[in-house]
Amino acid sequence: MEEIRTRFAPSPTGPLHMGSVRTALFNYLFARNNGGKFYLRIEDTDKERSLPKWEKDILSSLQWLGLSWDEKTVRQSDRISLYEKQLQLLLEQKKAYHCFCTREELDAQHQSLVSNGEAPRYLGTCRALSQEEQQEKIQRGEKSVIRFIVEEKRLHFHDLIRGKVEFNTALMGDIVIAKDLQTPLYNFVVVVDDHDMDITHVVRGEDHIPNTPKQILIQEALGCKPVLYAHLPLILAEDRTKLSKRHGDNSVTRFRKEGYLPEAILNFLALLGWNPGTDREIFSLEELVKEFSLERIQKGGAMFNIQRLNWVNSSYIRQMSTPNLAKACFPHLREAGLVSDDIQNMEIVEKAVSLYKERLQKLSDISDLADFFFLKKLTYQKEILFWKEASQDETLYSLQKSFELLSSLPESSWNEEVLGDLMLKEAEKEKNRGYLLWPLRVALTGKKASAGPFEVASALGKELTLQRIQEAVDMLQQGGEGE
RNA sequence: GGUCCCGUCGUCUAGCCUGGUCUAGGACGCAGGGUUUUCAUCCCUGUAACACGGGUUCAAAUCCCGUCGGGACCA
Repeated sequence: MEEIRTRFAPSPTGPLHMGSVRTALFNYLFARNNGGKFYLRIEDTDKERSLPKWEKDILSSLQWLGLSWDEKTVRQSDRISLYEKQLQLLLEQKKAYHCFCTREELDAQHQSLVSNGEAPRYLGTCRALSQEEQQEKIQRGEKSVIRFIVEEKRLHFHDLIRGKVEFNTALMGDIVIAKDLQTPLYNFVVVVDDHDMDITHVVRGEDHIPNTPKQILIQEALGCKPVLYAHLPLILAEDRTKLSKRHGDNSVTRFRKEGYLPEAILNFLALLGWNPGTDREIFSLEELVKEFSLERIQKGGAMFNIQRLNWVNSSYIRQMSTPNLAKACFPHLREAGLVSDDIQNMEIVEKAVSLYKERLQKLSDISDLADFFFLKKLTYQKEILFWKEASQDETLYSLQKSFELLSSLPESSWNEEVLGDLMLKEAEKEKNRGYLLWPLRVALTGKKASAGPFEVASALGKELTLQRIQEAVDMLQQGGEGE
């Protein structure tokens, strides 16, 4: 069987966003599942909107995600002469022509068709112009575009996901394939490139279905080998419309900054519109490659559900080793101003991370959850020190008790187990452990919700632990308000 | 407006092709419970869907037709 070759063809007119990643991923999975090739093509023919910084964003995002592509990246702006040659060919073969109709003429035509209840399309006014007449008008400096002659017929293609899709090309009219010889347009360059790159399967969003008959017609005119199509369901926003900029920032870069793991993003995206037919939810990229098949792709659009992404992400975070997780969290803590690049911080970051591994939905969460590991002084409302209905005096007594007990514990026995035994024994004396344990925990963390007091105390060390308790005691005794 | 695509729990989906095993399964979310000083993890329970109407058939989520609804594209 022939080698399968797919491509991902983004326009560098913005950062790589989640919808595009899903398209890239499915192209990647399909190609790799079949031992084929996966290519990247930068579609930058729109000179105004294409920016180098977006191209950089796309490349680095794909690399970060681990979606590696084969061979050299193709950039359309490098291949203008190739398109020009093909345009020239169509012109010579009279399969395309220069059209000199003005915006006003086109609008008028459109209006009259619509008011007659007909499909709005170009009626082919300039098609009747002879080569000579066309040249003459061009000489005279009349503005023109290049139109492709659309043969009127019923056309259908077999979509690998949807089955037979039909069109009546008579409803299309002759399509514009280039503004001029140096400025080819989307539907044309795609065909030329896919052919030139020997693409066998075009896997793209369902929003491209209407482009497909046009591209098939151009393929036929150019004598290209037909390609197979698979139109993916769209990723939808909360309002069930196509996910786009107006729904906010859905760039890979944003999710990366927030601490979503590449494997989690891919896993989440893969299960949006595809599933292996089993109850399994967590897959590595390699496993996805192994399981993937176009046949199991959904037809309907799938809503981008951040809660589900969070769940997948936290699941991957919990699987990480503590040292790796600490390394991954470090930049986020630095971003929050909690740590400096000092390598000695790593030890304490590891402690923080091992206590909070199960509580992170995304890496950046570490900053809010475990800030007390890094802050010199905690700030919190003194009221949160009070356990349930406990009074200020009771709380003060509780903290002093903790201080007293913990002071007696030698440095060498300062570990979670011993701390637990010691404190629990005391805590059992009360009708509820919370009377002793809650104020202690809050004093150490400055938070209503946190990891347990023994593990926190153990991680903080004796000195800091006692200092924090003392600070809480002082706060209560001064009757002062925490900030 | 025209063309095309789609329609199972709130969300992602299994089942549909090859009708019966579907009083429709799983996951996320949510609610309740257990463990627990709190939060999280973990465990248990619950919640909730075949868009509607007709047809074919002994039998339809599954096949056919229509309606409605949603979306994409073009303008």
